[in-house]
Amino acid sequence: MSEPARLSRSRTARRTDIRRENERLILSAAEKVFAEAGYGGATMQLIADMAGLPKANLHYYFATKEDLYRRVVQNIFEIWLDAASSFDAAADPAAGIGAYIDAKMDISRRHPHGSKVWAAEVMQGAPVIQDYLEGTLSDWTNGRIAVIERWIAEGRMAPVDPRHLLYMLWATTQHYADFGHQIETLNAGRPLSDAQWRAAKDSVKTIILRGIGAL
Amino acid sequence: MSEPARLSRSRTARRTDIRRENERLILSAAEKVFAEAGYGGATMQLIADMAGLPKANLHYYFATKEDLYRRVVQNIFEIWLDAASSFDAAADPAAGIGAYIDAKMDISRRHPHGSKVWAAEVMQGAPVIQDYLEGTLSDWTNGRIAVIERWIAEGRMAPVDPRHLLYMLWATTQHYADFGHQIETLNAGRPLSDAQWRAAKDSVKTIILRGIGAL
DNA sequence: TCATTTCCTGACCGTATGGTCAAATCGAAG
DNA sequence: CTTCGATTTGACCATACGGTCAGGAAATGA
Repeated sequence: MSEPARLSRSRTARRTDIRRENERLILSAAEKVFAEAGYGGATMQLIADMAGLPKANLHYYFATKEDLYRRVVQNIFEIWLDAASSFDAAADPAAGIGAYIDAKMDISRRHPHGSKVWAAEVMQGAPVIQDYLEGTLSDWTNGRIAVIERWIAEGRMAPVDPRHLLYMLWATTQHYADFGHQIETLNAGRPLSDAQWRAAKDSVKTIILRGIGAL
Repeated sequence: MSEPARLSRSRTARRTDIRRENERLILSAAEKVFAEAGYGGATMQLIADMAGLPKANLHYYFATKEDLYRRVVQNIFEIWLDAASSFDAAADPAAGIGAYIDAKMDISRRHPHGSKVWAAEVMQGAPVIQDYLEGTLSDWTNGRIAVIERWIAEGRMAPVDPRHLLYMLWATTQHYADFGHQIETLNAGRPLSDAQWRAAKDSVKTIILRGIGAL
């Protein structure tokens, strides 16, 4: 009423805002439903209900269920790749791998649905993101293998197979998202507290870093 | 032709043999289809085709899709529990945990489908096997925690949180089944060879056992 | 104000799915 | 051979699903 600048700004931005906001809403609901029901078990109606929109509206923003799914998986992969940068920053294996574990554990806590969708996609043979595996992921992996091999050559850590070290990092950190329900059940039915998450990160870092002789 | 004893045995056992054989056939097909498509994506028709039986025949042996699924998950859980016994046999953490890693890695190689079905079930909140998690698995876990704590008290290994050690063991070993497709893709598209599986087991055992100060 | 584009949605459609059933076939015992 | 229960299966059904569409509402620019 009294902010002409704001009003005009919001007016000009209204159209794209509506689209952006609704896409965000739908993607968020879709991520949860795909994680909890799998691609085959998820229905557009369920996603629509969770987003609070009519089903036909979903198809206005995303042509098909597969398009929507693809976007969800892509979002996850980008988040996943962001954490990878923490690996490069450090020159020391303890710092680099430690930061990487921290970053991936944080993602497991903050994006458990996304992690599950990714896991299910890979488990079913990556029908949608095979090109990511062969492209971006393969390149990133080879780059990190080179870094680890250099650390080994410099005597900064024990001579372990870099591939299997990476697999262990991925497996262990993502386990806290993908098997979060099992962990919660074994934790008296309660989600891990802040302190318990810190303890989990410490445990993982301690065992792995000592395991590769970087402590 | 020349074994009357065998003939008569096979004749009297024919009825139950038919049932047993068909159930085995269906369960095997179901395990694969559930792993590759998820519960929601799997169809009775697909399972029937893979088993080489008409769909109606499946419903003769298993009343509903959910019944069939439940049986598949139960089978996996039993295999999974068998490996657990390797933990108890040894008095030494290196031997006990080493044998457990070997056993679970072997299961990942021999029963990748089952491992995936289990993972998907847990990821979706264990709607079917929640009672197993709260019962058998919880009991087993507490028992093993006690063993690990005793090892720590005896100074046989470093003082790590037993829970997180167990999670790491589960995560890492099952990763080779659940993310087998990703590992294969990063292995030039080829499944791990015998030698590569040995290397994987060695890497996992070396890092973890050194990580817990048991080497 | 009016024209134009974007957004919204109830109603609808073809298809695929889990499950049923009755009739046919098979195997074993008397 | 006859009998009777176990097994097999094509045909069928109700439902739920992904997707479509026409027509209306809302927003924007002139």
